[in-house]
Amino acid sequence: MAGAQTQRTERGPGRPRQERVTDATLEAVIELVTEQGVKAVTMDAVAARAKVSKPAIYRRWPSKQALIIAAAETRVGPLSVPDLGDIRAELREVLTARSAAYRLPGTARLLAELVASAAEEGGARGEYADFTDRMMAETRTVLQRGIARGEVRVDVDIRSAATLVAAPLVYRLLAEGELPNTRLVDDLVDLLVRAVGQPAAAAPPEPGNVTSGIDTAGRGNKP
Amino acid sequence: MAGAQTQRTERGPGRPRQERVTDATLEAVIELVTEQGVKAVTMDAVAARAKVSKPAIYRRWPSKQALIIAAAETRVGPLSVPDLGDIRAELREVLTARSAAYRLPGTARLLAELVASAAEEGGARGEYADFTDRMMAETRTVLQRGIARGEVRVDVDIRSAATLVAAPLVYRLLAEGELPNTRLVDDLVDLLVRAVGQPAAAAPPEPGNVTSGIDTAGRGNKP
Amino acid sequence: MAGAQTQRTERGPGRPRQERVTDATLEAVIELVTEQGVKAVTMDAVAARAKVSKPAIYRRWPSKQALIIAAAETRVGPLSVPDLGDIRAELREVLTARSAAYRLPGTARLLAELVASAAEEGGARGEYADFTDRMMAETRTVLQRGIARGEVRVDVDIRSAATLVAAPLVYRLLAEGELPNTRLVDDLVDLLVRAVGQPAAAAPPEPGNVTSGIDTAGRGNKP
Amino acid sequence: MAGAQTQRTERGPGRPRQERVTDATLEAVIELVTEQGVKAVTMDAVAARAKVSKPAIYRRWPSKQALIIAAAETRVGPLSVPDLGDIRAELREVLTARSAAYRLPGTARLLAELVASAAEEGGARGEYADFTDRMMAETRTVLQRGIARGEVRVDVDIRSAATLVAAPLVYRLLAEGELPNTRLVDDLVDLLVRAVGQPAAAAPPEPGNVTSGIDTAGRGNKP
DNA sequence: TAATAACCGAGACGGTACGTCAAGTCTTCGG
DNA sequence: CCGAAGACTTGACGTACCGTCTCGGTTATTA
Repeated sequence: MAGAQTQRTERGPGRPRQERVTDATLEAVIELVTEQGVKAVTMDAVAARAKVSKPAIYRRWPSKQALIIAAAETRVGPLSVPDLGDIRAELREVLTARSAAYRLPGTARLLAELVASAAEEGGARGEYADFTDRMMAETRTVLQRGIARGEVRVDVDIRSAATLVAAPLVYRLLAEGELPNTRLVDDLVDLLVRAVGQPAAAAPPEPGNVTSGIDTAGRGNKP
Repeated sequence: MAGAQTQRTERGPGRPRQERVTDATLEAVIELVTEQGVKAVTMDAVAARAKVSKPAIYRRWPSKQALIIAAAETRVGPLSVPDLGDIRAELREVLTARSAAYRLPGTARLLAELVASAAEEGGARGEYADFTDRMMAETRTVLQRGIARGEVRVDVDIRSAATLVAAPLVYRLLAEGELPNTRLVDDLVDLLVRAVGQPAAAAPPEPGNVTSGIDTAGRGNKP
Repeated sequence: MAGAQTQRTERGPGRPRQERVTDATLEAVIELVTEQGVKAVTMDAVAARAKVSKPAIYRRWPSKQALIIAAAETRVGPLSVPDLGDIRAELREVLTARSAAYRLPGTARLLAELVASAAEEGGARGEYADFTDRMMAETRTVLQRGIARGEVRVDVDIRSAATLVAAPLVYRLLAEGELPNTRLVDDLVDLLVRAVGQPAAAAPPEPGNVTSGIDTAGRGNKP
Repeated sequence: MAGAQTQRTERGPGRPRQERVTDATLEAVIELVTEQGVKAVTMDAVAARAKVSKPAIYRRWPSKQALIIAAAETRVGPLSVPDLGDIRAELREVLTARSAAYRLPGTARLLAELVASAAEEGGARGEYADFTDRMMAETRTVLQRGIARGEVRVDVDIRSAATLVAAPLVYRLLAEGELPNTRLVDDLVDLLVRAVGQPAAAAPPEPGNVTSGIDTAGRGNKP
């Protein structure tokens, strides 16, 4: 996957890499960022925590950024949504799954670190782009199935719409500084279906659709 | 504003702070990030460029992050949209203005740095939240005016909808790594009006609405 | 004396200098060096302690070095030994007086600071030389009186002998890191009288000559 | 030696320290102090000159002071005087050797820095005491040999006498601000032999004993 | 079975930036 | 003009982190 040139399957001569090192390193990154924040994720700290040497880490990932991308991907990796026969159900599925991933402790910091490292020029720009692209593939698939089914208007631009779908949860997490909750997911599903759907198809859906009930506090526009 | 405790108006005893220092410093940050990227924004470099000493900078902002937040705010500060009588026009106004700000060179890097610094606990967390909140106020105002006019459905949650409006441009910039263009703005206006508008009101708008034509390359769902 | 251009007796126009400032500053230097060591003697710290402003200090002494010299001189200033009619008695007087001064708390640090600042080229080199010269004048006088009396050999070089007299106490203090005690003074008086005296005149002196009895621990060549 | 924990002979795991770094650093200190004075001895300057990184220096010596002590010791390290069979010859040997060391350019500044750093409490106090003690050991040996030979009076206190021997050269250098010359050495040898020797043994020695003739200007007590 | 190649832990290394501190100067107000 | 207060420049300090390199030593595949 991203960063780690782990496809060493040909097995040349010499001592093979120990899987333990790879696993312990990624785990250490997650633990550190969760427990002590982004600033604690030092290569030395990771090495010490994972009981691994720094060269062993750099043999696997070419830079700190690449390592963090790899760690992030264990949390918010690509998703595949089965054909549920209904655009609304599939969008809900995507948003619910992503929301759950984002709610895991430490994920916000991991993503923030990612965003920051991607803004630098020299670095892991390409790897980051790949990562993002993989994360949006699922959404594009859902939208395209919707077009095929006739649920989604044909004049909807897939790329723009995919951005509209993927953006809000991340924005809530990183820009607004809050965990995305069920309430937001419900609202978004409704808004997005209306945005991309056929004018007639925006009918009132299932009554009482609160699924996982993480929290629903703060309902209502005017308090 | 964020970071700089600028309310020094009471004038106690002693030599007052020179406004020149504050201004030159912020300007130097913008110039450096624009011309040479985030990595060039060193405190020493800023000081040298602004012809100012490091202690003078640290007297104003407690850390590099706080300085960067302050610099970012000079770029993407709050916005006020006049009542244009039409939700579609007002949304277009908001997105166009934001898009223009994001397209300024260096802004992406500045925002990325902001996001990263906000994820850390000890630091400028509160200042960052304030900053974001101010940036979303404009959108909430537009939506509320839409409700008042009857253009926006009353059951639309303002907060969720505001997130849906504000998120895509930033996401395009930071996550997808591209500048938001006219194409995206046009698509978003259309999608958002359908998302929040009355079912009937989603009528075909003005024919031929490409306004500023920054770039429109890459049209079409399947390239 | 050294450094302070205090001879402002002509009284030009404007507010006259307050004696309080000069005194409090010197006192603050002594207190700080005594209580907290050399490193605590900061111009800001001195100013704060003396309740005086930095410019007021710099109006009196041109540099930190000059201030420290002035402060040191309040401790180990020049000495005048009356004619006691006997070289041994006069040498004892000189060494006892100096020893007492060196034993005051903080003096070692003050002198060390002096030595260090004198080694720098640009600074208060001349003022320091004057200071040292004044301190050795007393010894030269004593030796010359000894020659006049016929107690000291005429072929003794005054300058070399003066160095031999003045050096040991300071060396014990700064190089060996111990306070000079009565024991050392007694031994030195005996050794120095033999060194400069007429061969016959090196007779056994008064029996039981321990004067002030500060401490006499550690007697005997082989412990 | 002082400061550098050089006894790394056991060779633990990890990359061993490069001797080149240690050597080049000490050399750079000497060169800088010689050519440009104490004020030029900046850690950055030393690092640059030695082509070594600052952390590498701080790995060896805990502070700037410790580094300077170590550098000083390469100049004025301990001395061993062979048994010359004569107290006068041995004293001359000690003083001549020390004098030569003190006359090396930069040594005065190095020693001054040493004295200053020793006056501070927290720092390299112990290392400095050791350094001084080693430097005086040679003198104590000479005196003890003199007692054994019967040249030195048995009631002479070795410690006091050693201070009397060691002090004048350093005092001339640091307090009077002049390089010790042959003249001073000659005078001191004569004075010291009389001070510690048997009353009869203070006979006039070799006639015309000016050895190296570095400078002999300023002879004569009354100009 | 030996050689060889790649791995591993430990830690030193160069480089670069950080945030702090002190010296000495300058600027404002008030006496 | 003096004095208090405090901002200012300059320049060095000691620390932290990144990514690399160098040890001694281990583990597998090849010869």
